[in-house]
Amino acid sequence: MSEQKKSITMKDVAIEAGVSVGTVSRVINKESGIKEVTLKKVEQAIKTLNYVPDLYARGMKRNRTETIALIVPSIWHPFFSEFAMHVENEVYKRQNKLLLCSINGTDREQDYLDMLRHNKVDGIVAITYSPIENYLTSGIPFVSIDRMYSNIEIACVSSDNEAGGREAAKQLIRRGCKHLAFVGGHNTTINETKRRRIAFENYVREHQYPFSVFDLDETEEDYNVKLEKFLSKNPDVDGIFTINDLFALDVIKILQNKGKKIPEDVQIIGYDGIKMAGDKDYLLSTIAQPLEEMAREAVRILFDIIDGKAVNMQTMLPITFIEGNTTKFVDRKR
Amino acid sequence: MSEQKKSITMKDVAIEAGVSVGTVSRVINKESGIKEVTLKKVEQAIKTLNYVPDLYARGMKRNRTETIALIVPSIWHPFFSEFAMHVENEVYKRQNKLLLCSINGTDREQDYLDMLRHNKVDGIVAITYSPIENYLTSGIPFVSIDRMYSNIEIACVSSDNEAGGREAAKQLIRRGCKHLAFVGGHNTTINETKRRRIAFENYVREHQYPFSVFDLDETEEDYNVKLEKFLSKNPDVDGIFTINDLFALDVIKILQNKGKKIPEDVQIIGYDGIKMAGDKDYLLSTIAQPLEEMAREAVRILFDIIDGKAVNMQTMLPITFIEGNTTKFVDRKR
DNA sequence: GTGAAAGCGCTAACAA
DNA sequence: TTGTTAGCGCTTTCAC
Repeated sequence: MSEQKKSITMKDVAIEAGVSVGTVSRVINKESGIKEVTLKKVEQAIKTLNYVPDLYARGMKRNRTETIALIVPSIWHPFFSEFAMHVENEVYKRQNKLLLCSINGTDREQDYLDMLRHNKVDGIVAITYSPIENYLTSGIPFVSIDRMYSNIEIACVSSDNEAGGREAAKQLIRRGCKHLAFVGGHNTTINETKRRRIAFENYVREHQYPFSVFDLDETEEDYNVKLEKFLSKNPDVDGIFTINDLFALDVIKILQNKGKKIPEDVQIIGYDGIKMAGDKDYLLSTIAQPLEEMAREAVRILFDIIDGKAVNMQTMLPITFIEGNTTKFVDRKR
Repeated sequence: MSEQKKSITMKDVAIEAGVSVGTVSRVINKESGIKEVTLKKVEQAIKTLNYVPDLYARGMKRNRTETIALIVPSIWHPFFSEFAMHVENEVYKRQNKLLLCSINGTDREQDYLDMLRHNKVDGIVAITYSPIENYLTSGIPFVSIDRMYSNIEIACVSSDNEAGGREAAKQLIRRGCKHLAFVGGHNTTINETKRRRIAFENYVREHQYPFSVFDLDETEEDYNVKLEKFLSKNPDVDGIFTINDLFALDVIKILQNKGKKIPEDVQIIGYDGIKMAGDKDYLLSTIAQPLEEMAREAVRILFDIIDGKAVNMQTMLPITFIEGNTTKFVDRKR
């Protein structure tokens, strides 16, 4: 293995071009007031030596790494990976890089936050359900998704979870559902997604329909087994709203195994609007979050914070109901 | 916005502890031969000041950033996001960070490779179908997935694509399929995934079954429309192997719309073994890649290269056939 | 317009 | 065992 340690530095370029390092630096940074000939010489030298500046060395002076971190619970989950894609796009547009921090079920928040302090990332976009605020001491620019922080002043971007829950209820009822249920995964920490359930439930109760809930801790074992029991015990449920699309797919699978017809016997609405659910066999009816816009807003706000501008602490983006084929205007017998 | 630029440095710690920066550095790096009292003093100072070392400043001396880059075509795709998750896990274990470079359809390879040179990442894991080798001048440690490079000596990790293609053919035939087809997305550059089709086709032809292919350029418009036409024109196809799981889901959807029963009328085998396809409604029969192991190997090899060890240039991991419910031993009339 | 030099936060070689 | 100091590659005064 040839250890080709030494890379081309600014000094090399300076020598090659017969100028000082200061001048090279000025060229790199496109400063004005450089004589045409000098510019040419330096550019030529850069080209012949195939020189690239070391951004971290620069960062040491400028106190900027041009790196943004994205914290997600698990990158394999389609909602998060789609979100990551959009964040990456935005970050890329601004010539920054994206550090991916996927918690992956293990307890990495603390570790990652430390790492990020070490590496002086310029800012963090986080979508996490852990009580991260305890760790968040550093005053680093931070934007959270779907998670309000009560104590600290932290910018938050989310979809209108309340409207989403309400809309789901409205649509199911309008389509003739008589017994509604919510299926979700509980989380210990408070977060905005809980509003989905609350708004849904409120609407249903206001309109005096029977209502059932299945809302276990996500980490609980035998989740699917318990879910199946729940569905068996509530055979007359004919309209289900799930906390997200993946849960909806689970529910569909279980109901199919029971021989239920969807949407004839049971109608289902998910939440998120992930690609997978829209493109593939069952076109899931869902409350779609404006994922791309959320990413765009989050990154925009983050950079505003980095640049010292004032920002809205709370940004809420509108949801839309997308009708797939798990809902339908049907005639109910009863 | 309070600009709290100045962060705690080693010098501050040194002063606080009443020692020199050299000593602090030694403590940070857990060198041996430090007097107990000094150690205590320094550790105390670090704690009271809440000091964290700047890894990039360190990197300037050590020529290491402890950062690995992962290049994928698009992070939203479940195969890549699952792979990313596993790579992230491995990188995290080694206390390194992961820079995510998702090409996202646009033409970013060149840009990213430049960025990575700028930022001196310690190594790159890439799963890309572009002719990246042209850009790859820097001699940076590099491991590619599913992509052999002819000219350059580059380490490659892949699943046994040939065995996979063959296995798919074998399983379909064993289950009574009489007319086989391959459905895939073409890519301009040569890559290992092509072997899937070739091995599949060879096996089918050897056994003298009728065979049809649909293998358009992925970027082609109206892909699904054309795919549908293909399936309409070949109504007697009863066994399909697709280049990956997502294509299989597309095929299923189209066939369902045509009123075909799966697996009774048509059997389908995908490739990859993504979570989504396994967990959800249709349990897709598929040739599963050992994704986690591939990630583990790739990262292991990468770090071996970084550490200057000799490595295998070609690592091929075994695939396994997983039977979902899109295949079945059925009695065929004809 | 451009060069010289100080210094960003750290490590490592050399002294003491 | 610890302190001192020279850089790592860059930016940025301050002179010229």
